[in-house]
Amino acid sequence: MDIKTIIRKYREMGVRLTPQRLAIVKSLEGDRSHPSAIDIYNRLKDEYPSLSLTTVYNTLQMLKEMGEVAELNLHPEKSLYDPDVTPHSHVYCIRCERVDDLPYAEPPEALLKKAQDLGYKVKDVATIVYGICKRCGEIRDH
Amino acid sequence: MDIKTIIRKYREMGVRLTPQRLAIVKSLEGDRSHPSAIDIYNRLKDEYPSLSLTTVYNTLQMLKEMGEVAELNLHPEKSLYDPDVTPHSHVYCIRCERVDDLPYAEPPEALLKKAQDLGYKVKDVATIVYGICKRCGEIRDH
DNA sequence: TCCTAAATTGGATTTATTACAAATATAAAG
DNA sequence: CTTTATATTTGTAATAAATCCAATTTAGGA
Repeated sequence: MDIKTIIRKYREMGVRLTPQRLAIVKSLEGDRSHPSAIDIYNRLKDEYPSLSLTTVYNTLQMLKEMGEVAELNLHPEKSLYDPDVTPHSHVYCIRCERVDDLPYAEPPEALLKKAQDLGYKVKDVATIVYGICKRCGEIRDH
Repeated sequence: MDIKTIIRKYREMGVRLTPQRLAIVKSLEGDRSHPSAIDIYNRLKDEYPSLSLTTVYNTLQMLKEMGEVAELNLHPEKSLYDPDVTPHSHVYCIRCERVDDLPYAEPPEALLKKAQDLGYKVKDVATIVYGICKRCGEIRDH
Protein backbone atom coordinates (compact mmCIF):
# COMPACT_ATOMS: atom_id res chain seq x y z
CA MET A 1 0.00 0.00 0.00
CA ASP A 2 2.41 2.65 -1.25
CA ILE A 3 0.76 6.06 -1.49
CA LYS A 4 2.72 7.18 -4.54
CA THR A 5 1.77 4.03 -6.37
CA ILE A 6 -1.84 4.54 -5.48
CA ILE A 7 -1.86 8.18 -6.53
CA ARG A 8 -0.36 7.15 -9.85
CA LYS A 9 -2.95 4.42 -10.23
CA TYR A 10 -5.72 6.88 -9.47
CA ARG A 11 -4.40 9.19 -12.18
CA GLU A 12 -4.11 6.33 -14.64
CA MET A 13 -7.67 5.32 -13.95
CA GLY A 14 -8.80 8.87 -14.56
CA VAL A 15 -10.22 8.94 -11.11
CA ARG A 16 -10.19 12.03 -8.92
CA LEU A 17 -7.85 12.38 -6.03
CA THR A 18 -10.04 13.65 -3.23
CA PRO A 19 -8.91 14.44 0.30
CA GLN A 20 -11.22 11.73 1.60
CA ARG A 21 -9.70 9.06 -0.59
CA LEU A 22 -6.23 10.19 0.30
CA ALA A 23 -7.05 10.14 4.00
CA ILE A 24 -8.40 6.61 3.76
CA VAL A 25 -5.38 5.43 1.81
CA LYS A 26 -3.00 7.07 4.26
CA SER A 27 -4.77 5.65 7.29
CA LEU A 28 -4.52 2.21 5.79
CA GLU A 29 -0.83 2.48 4.96
CA GLY A 30 1.13 0.02 7.03
CA ASP A 31 -1.92 -0.76 9.14
CA ARG A 32 -1.86 -4.33 10.39
CA SER A 33 -5.00 -4.10 12.50
CA HIS A 34 -7.39 -5.40 9.81
CA PRO A 35 -10.03 -2.71 10.32
CA SER A 36 -13.66 -2.78 9.29
CA ALA A 37 -15.16 0.03 7.22
CA ILE A 38 -16.62 1.51 10.38
CA ASP A 39 -13.26 1.35 12.16
CA ILE A 40 -11.77 3.40 9.37
CA TYR A 41 -14.66 5.82 9.46
CA ASN A 42 -14.30 6.32 13.20
CA ARG A 43 -10.59 6.91 12.93
CA LEU A 44 -10.99 9.64 10.38
CA LYS A 45 -14.16 11.42 11.32
CA ASP A 46 -12.46 13.79 13.75
CA GLU A 47 -10.03 14.95 11.14
CA TYR A 48 -12.68 14.94 8.38
CA PRO A 49 -15.93 15.78 10.13
CA SER A 50 -17.88 15.69 6.91
CA LEU A 51 -16.64 12.23 5.98
CA SER A 52 -19.42 9.85 5.17
CA LEU A 53 -19.50 6.13 5.73
CA THR A 54 -20.66 5.73 2.16
CA THR A 55 -17.44 7.30 0.98
CA VAL A 56 -15.43 4.85 3.06
CA TYR A 57 -17.30 1.95 1.49
CA ASN A 58 -16.93 3.40 -2.00
CA THR A 59 -13.23 3.97 -1.57
CA LEU A 60 -12.61 0.50 -0.16
CA GLN A 61 -14.51 -0.96 -3.09
CA MET A 62 -12.36 1.02 -5.48
CA LEU A 63 -9.12 0.07 -3.73
CA LYS A 64 -10.22 -3.53 -3.89
CA GLU A 65 -10.76 -3.27 -7.64
CA MET A 66 -7.36 -1.62 -7.95
CA GLY A 67 -5.87 -4.56 -6.13
CA GLU A 68 -4.63 -2.38 -3.28
CA VAL A 69 -6.66 -3.88 -0.46
CA ALA A 70 -8.10 -7.30 0.24
CA GLU A 71 -11.49 -7.89 1.79
CA LEU A 72 -11.40 -10.55 4.49
CA ASN A 73 -14.34 -12.72 5.53
CA LEU A 74 -13.15 -13.68 8.96
CA HIS A 75 -15.99 -12.27 10.98
CA PRO A 76 -19.48 -13.63 10.38
CA GLU A 77 -21.11 -10.23 10.19
CA LYS A 78 -18.67 -7.77 8.76
CA SER A 79 -15.87 -7.46 6.26
CA LEU A 80 -12.39 -6.56 7.39
CA TYR A 81 -9.88 -4.88 5.12
CA ASP A 82 -6.23 -5.63 4.67
CA PRO A 83 -3.86 -3.26 2.85
CA ASP A 84 -1.31 -6.06 2.61
CA VAL A 85 -2.27 -7.87 -0.55
CA THR A 86 0.74 -10.13 -0.66
CA PRO A 87 -0.32 -13.73 -0.13
CA HIS A 88 -0.56 -14.61 3.53
CA SER A 89 -2.96 -16.12 6.04
CA HIS A 90 -4.65 -14.99 9.24
CA VAL A 91 -5.37 -16.13 12.78
CA TYR A 92 -8.63 -14.91 14.17
CA CYS A 93 -9.45 -14.82 17.88
CA ILE A 94 -12.96 -16.12 18.30
CA ARG A 95 -13.33 -14.25 21.59
CA CYS A 96 -12.04 -10.74 20.96
CA GLU A 97 -11.95 -10.75 17.16
CA ARG A 98 -8.29 -9.86 17.08
CA VAL A 99 -6.56 -10.73 13.82
CA ASP A 100 -2.89 -11.51 13.33
CA ASP A 101 -0.98 -12.26 10.19
CA LEU A 102 0.44 -15.63 9.41
CA PRO A 103 3.03 -16.28 6.74
CA TYR A 104 2.16 -17.50 3.30
CA ALA A 105 1.84 -21.24 3.00
CA GLU A 106 1.18 -23.16 -0.14
CA PRO A 107 -2.38 -24.52 0.04
CA PRO A 108 -2.77 -28.29 -0.28
CA GLU A 109 -2.54 -29.14 -3.95
CA ALA A 110 -5.31 -31.73 -3.62
CA LEU A 111 -7.83 -28.97 -2.89
CA LEU A 112 -7.03 -26.94 -5.98
CA LYS A 113 -7.09 -30.10 -8.03
CA LYS A 114 -10.49 -31.11 -6.73
CA ALA A 115 -11.94 -27.63 -7.20
CA GLN A 116 -10.78 -27.66 -10.79
CA ASP A 117 -12.21 -31.12 -11.30
CA LEU A 118 -15.56 -29.75 -10.16
CA GLY A 119 -15.30 -27.15 -12.90
CA TYR A 120 -14.18 -24.16 -10.87
CA LYS A 121 -11.77 -21.57 -12.17
CA VAL A 122 -9.74 -20.93 -9.03
CA LYS A 123 -9.12 -17.28 -8.16
CA ASP A 124 -7.88 -17.37 -4.61
CA VAL A 125 -7.39 -19.56 -1.57
CA ALA A 126 -7.77 -18.39 2.01
CA THR A 127 -6.58 -20.28 5.03
CA ILE A 128 -7.92 -19.06 8.33
CA VAL A 129 -6.80 -20.32 11.71
CA TYR A 130 -9.45 -19.88 14.42
CA GLY A 131 -8.32 -19.81 17.99
CA ILE A 132 -8.09 -17.96 21.27
CA CYS A 133 -5.43 -15.32 21.54
CA LYS A 134 -2.94 -15.07 24.36
CA ARG A 135 -4.74 -12.28 26.17
CA CYS A 136 -8.19 -13.90 26.00
CA GLY A 137 -6.72 -17.21 27.13
CA GLU A 138 -5.21 -15.55 30.18
CA ILE A 139 -8.37 -13.66 31.06
CA ARG A 140 -10.83 -16.54 31.08
CA ASP A 141 -8.69 -19.51 31.97
CA HIS A 142 -7.93 -17.93 35.38
CA MET B 1 -26.39 -35.47 11.20
CA ASP B 2 -28.20 -38.61 12.33
CA ILE B 3 -31.66 -37.85 13.64
CA LYS B 4 -31.65 -40.59 16.28
CA THR B 5 -28.35 -39.34 17.62
CA ILE B 6 -29.68 -35.84 17.78
CA ILE B 7 -32.89 -36.85 19.53
CA ARG B 8 -30.82 -38.73 22.07
CA LYS B 9 -28.56 -35.72 22.53
CA TYR B 10 -31.57 -33.49 23.00
CA ARG B 11 -32.85 -35.82 25.70
CA GLU B 12 -29.47 -35.96 27.38
CA MET B 13 -29.30 -32.19 27.41
CA GLY B 14 -32.74 -32.03 29.01
CA VAL B 15 -33.88 -29.98 26.09
CA ARG B 16 -37.37 -30.26 24.64
CA LEU B 17 -38.03 -31.98 21.38
CA THR B 18 -40.31 -29.61 19.53
CA PRO B 19 -41.74 -30.15 16.04
CA GLN B 20 -39.88 -27.07 14.85
CA ARG B 21 -36.53 -28.36 16.01
CA LEU B 22 -37.22 -31.74 14.51
CA ALA B 23 -38.22 -30.20 11.21
CA ILE B 24 -35.04 -28.15 11.06
CA VAL B 25 -32.91 -31.15 11.91
CA LYS B 26 -34.65 -33.29 9.32
CA SER B 27 -34.38 -30.67 6.61
CA LEU B 28 -30.67 -30.42 7.28
CA GLU B 29 -30.08 -34.17 7.20
CA GLY B 30 -27.91 -35.02 4.23
CA ASP B 31 -28.22 -31.51 2.84
CA ARG B 32 -25.11 -30.49 0.92
CA SER B 33 -26.43 -27.11 -0.25
CA HIS B 34 -24.93 -25.10 2.63
CA PRO B 35 -28.08 -23.11 3.37
CA SER B 36 -28.40 -19.84 5.24
CA ALA B 37 -30.82 -19.47 8.13
CA ILE B 38 -33.29 -17.80 5.81
CA ASP B 39 -32.98 -20.60 3.25
CA ILE B 40 -33.97 -23.08 5.94
CA TYR B 41 -36.82 -20.86 7.05
CA ASN B 42 -38.16 -20.57 3.51
CA ARG B 43 -38.00 -24.29 2.96
CA LEU B 44 -40.04 -25.04 6.05
CA LYS B 45 -42.54 -22.23 6.30
CA ASP B 46 -45.11 -23.92 4.05
CA GLU B 47 -45.11 -27.03 6.18
CA TYR B 48 -44.87 -25.03 9.43
CA PRO B 49 -46.69 -21.78 8.75
CA SER B 50 -46.14 -20.52 12.27
CA LEU B 51 -42.41 -21.11 12.14
CA SER B 52 -40.43 -18.07 13.12
CA LEU B 53 -37.04 -17.05 11.86
CA THR B 54 -35.95 -16.58 15.45
CA THR B 55 -36.60 -20.25 16.09
CA VAL B 56 -34.43 -21.17 13.12
CA TYR B 57 -31.61 -19.05 14.49
CA ASN B 58 -32.06 -20.44 18.00
CA THR B 59 -32.05 -24.01 16.78
CA LEU B 60 -29.01 -23.51 14.59
CA GLN B 61 -27.22 -21.97 17.53
CA MET B 62 -28.13 -24.97 19.68
CA LEU B 63 -27.09 -27.47 17.02
CA LYS B 64 -23.82 -25.61 16.71
CA GLU B 65 -23.22 -25.93 20.44
CA MET B 66 -24.14 -29.61 20.25
CA GLY B 67 -21.51 -29.98 17.54
CA GLU B 68 -24.09 -31.08 14.97
CA VAL B 69 -23.71 -28.24 12.50
CA ALA B 70 -20.88 -25.94 11.52
CA GLU B 71 -21.29 -22.26 10.77
CA LEU B 72 -19.40 -21.20 7.66
CA ASN B 73 -18.09 -17.69 6.99
CA LEU B 74 -17.82 -17.91 3.25
CA HIS B 75 -20.15 -15.11 2.34
CA PRO B 76 -19.29 -11.60 3.52
CA GLU B 77 -22.77 -10.83 4.81
CA LYS B 78 -24.37 -14.01 6.02
CA SER B 79 -23.56 -17.27 7.72
CA LEU B 80 -24.09 -20.57 5.97
CA TYR B 81 -24.70 -23.78 7.83
CA ASP B 82 -23.23 -27.21 7.20
CA PRO B 83 -24.62 -30.37 8.79
CA ASP B 84 -21.46 -32.21 7.81
CA VAL B 85 -19.12 -31.53 10.68
CA THR B 86 -16.41 -33.91 9.58
CA PRO B 87 -13.30 -31.96 8.62
CA HIS B 88 -13.41 -30.79 5.04
CA SER B 89 -13.01 -27.64 2.97
CA HIS B 90 -15.17 -25.63 0.58
CA VAL B 91 -15.07 -23.97 -2.83
CA TYR B 92 -17.16 -20.85 -3.09
CA CYS B 93 -18.30 -19.33 -6.38
CA ILE B 94 -17.76 -15.59 -6.15
CA ARG B 95 -20.42 -14.99 -8.80
CA CYS B 96 -23.40 -17.14 -7.82
CA GLU B 97 -22.43 -18.00 -4.24
CA ARG B 98 -22.63 -21.72 -4.90
CA VAL B 99 -20.69 -23.84 -2.42
CA ASP B 100 -19.20 -27.26 -3.03
CA ASP B 101 -17.39 -29.56 -0.69
CA LEU B 102 -13.72 -30.30 -0.99
CA PRO B 103 -11.99 -33.17 0.76
CA TYR B 104 -10.14 -32.76 3.98
CA ALA B 105 -6.56 -31.69 3.60
CA GLU B 106 -4.05 -31.29 6.38
CA PRO B 107 -3.41 -27.55 6.81
CA PRO B 108 0.19 -26.39 6.43
CA GLU B 109 1.95 -27.16 9.69
CA ALA B 110 3.87 -23.89 9.52
CA LEU B 111 0.64 -21.94 10.02
CA LEU B 112 -0.38 -23.78 13.16
CA LYS B 113 3.13 -23.44 14.48
CA LYS B 114 3.18 -19.70 13.88
CA ALA B 115 -0.28 -19.19 15.39
CA GLN B 116 0.87 -21.01 18.51
CA ASP B 117 4.06 -18.98 18.62
CA LEU B 118 1.88 -15.86 18.65
CA GLY B 119 0.14 -17.24 21.73
CA TYR B 120 -3.02 -18.57 20.12
CA LYS B 121 -4.74 -21.71 21.29
CA VAL B 122 -5.79 -23.16 17.93
CA LYS B 123 -9.39 -24.40 17.71
CA ASP B 124 -9.99 -24.85 14.01
CA VAL B 125 -8.58 -24.20 10.58
CA ALA B 126 -10.66 -23.38 7.51
CA THR B 127 -9.40 -23.47 3.98
CA ILE B 128 -11.62 -21.79 1.43
CA VAL B 129 -11.07 -21.88 -2.30
CA TYR B 130 -12.61 -18.91 -4.11
CA GLY B 131 -13.38 -19.25 -7.78
CA ILE B 132 -15.91 -19.22 -10.56
CA CYS B 133 -18.05 -22.30 -10.95
CA LYS B 134 -18.56 -24.15 -14.18
CA ARG B 135 -21.97 -22.69 -14.90
CA CYS B 136 -20.97 -19.09 -14.18
CA GLY B 137 -17.85 -19.50 -16.28
CA GLU B 138 -19.92 -20.68 -19.22
CA ILE B 139 -22.47 -17.91 -18.89
CA ARG B 140 -20.17 -14.92 -18.87
CA ASP B 141 -17.21 -16.12 -20.88
CA HIS B 142 -19.40 -16.33 -24.04
C1' DT C 1 -11.46 31.79 -12.84
C1' DC C 2 -15.11 29.00 -14.74
C1' DC C 3 -17.45 24.80 -15.70
C1' DT C 4 -18.83 20.09 -15.77
C1' DA C 5 -18.50 15.50 -14.74
C1' DA C 6 -17.31 13.02 -10.84
C1' DA C 7 -17.49 12.49 -5.97
C1' DT C 8 -19.36 13.29 -1.39
C1' DT C 9 -22.95 13.64 1.72
C1' DG C 10 -26.75 12.27 4.60
C1' DG C 11 -30.79 10.22 5.01
C1' DA C 12 -33.51 6.42 3.79
C1' DT C 13 -33.47 1.44 2.66
C1' DT C 14 -32.22 -3.36 2.61
C1' DT C 15 -30.65 -7.49 4.68
C1' DA C 16 -28.88 -10.44 8.41
C1' DT C 17 -29.20 -11.16 13.10
C1' DT C 18 -30.50 -10.51 17.96
C1' DA C 19 -33.53 -8.99 21.88
C1' DC C 20 -37.57 -9.40 24.39
C1' DA C 21 -42.20 -9.91 26.25
C1' DA C 22 -46.36 -12.40 25.64
C1' DA C 23 -48.45 -16.63 24.14
C1' DT C 24 -47.97 -21.50 23.60
C1' DA C 25 -46.88 -26.25 24.24
C1' DT C 26 -43.63 -30.08 26.02
C1' DA C 27 -43.30 -33.54 29.14
C1' DA C 28 -43.34 -34.76 33.87
C1' DA C 29 -46.39 -35.42 37.84
C1' DG C 30 -50.65 -36.52 39.69
C1' DC D 1 -56.25 -38.38 31.05
C1' DT D 2 -55.60 -33.74 33.19
C1' DT D 3 -52.90 -30.39 35.29
C1' DT D 4 -48.96 -27.65 35.67
C1' DA D 5 -44.30 -25.61 35.59
C1' DT D 6 -41.33 -23.85 32.61
C1' DA D 7 -38.92 -24.24 28.30
C1' DT D 8 -39.84 -22.74 23.77
C1' DT D 9 -41.97 -20.26 20.09
C1' DT D 10 -43.68 -16.33 18.10
C1' DG D 11 -43.92 -11.70 16.33
C1' DT D 12 -42.41 -7.42 16.60
C1' DA D 13 -39.00 -4.25 17.49
C1' DA D 14 -34.08 -3.19 17.76
C1' DT D 15 -29.16 -3.48 15.97
C1' DA D 16 -25.80 -3.44 12.71
C1' DA D 17 -23.52 -3.73 8.22
C1' DA D 18 -23.87 -2.34 3.75
C1' DT D 19 -26.17 -0.12 -0.22
C1' DC D 20 -29.09 3.26 -2.72
C1' DC D 21 -30.09 7.71 -4.29
C1' DA D 22 -31.03 12.58 -4.91
C1' DA D 23 -29.05 16.89 -3.82
C1' DT D 24 -24.94 19.34 -3.05
C1' DT D 25 -20.15 20.01 -3.50
C1' DT D 26 -15.69 19.89 -5.67
C1' DA D 27 -11.47 18.34 -8.48
C1' DG D 28 -9.11 19.55 -12.07
C1' DG D 29 -9.09 20.59 -17.03
C1' DA D 30 -10.33 24.50 -20.23
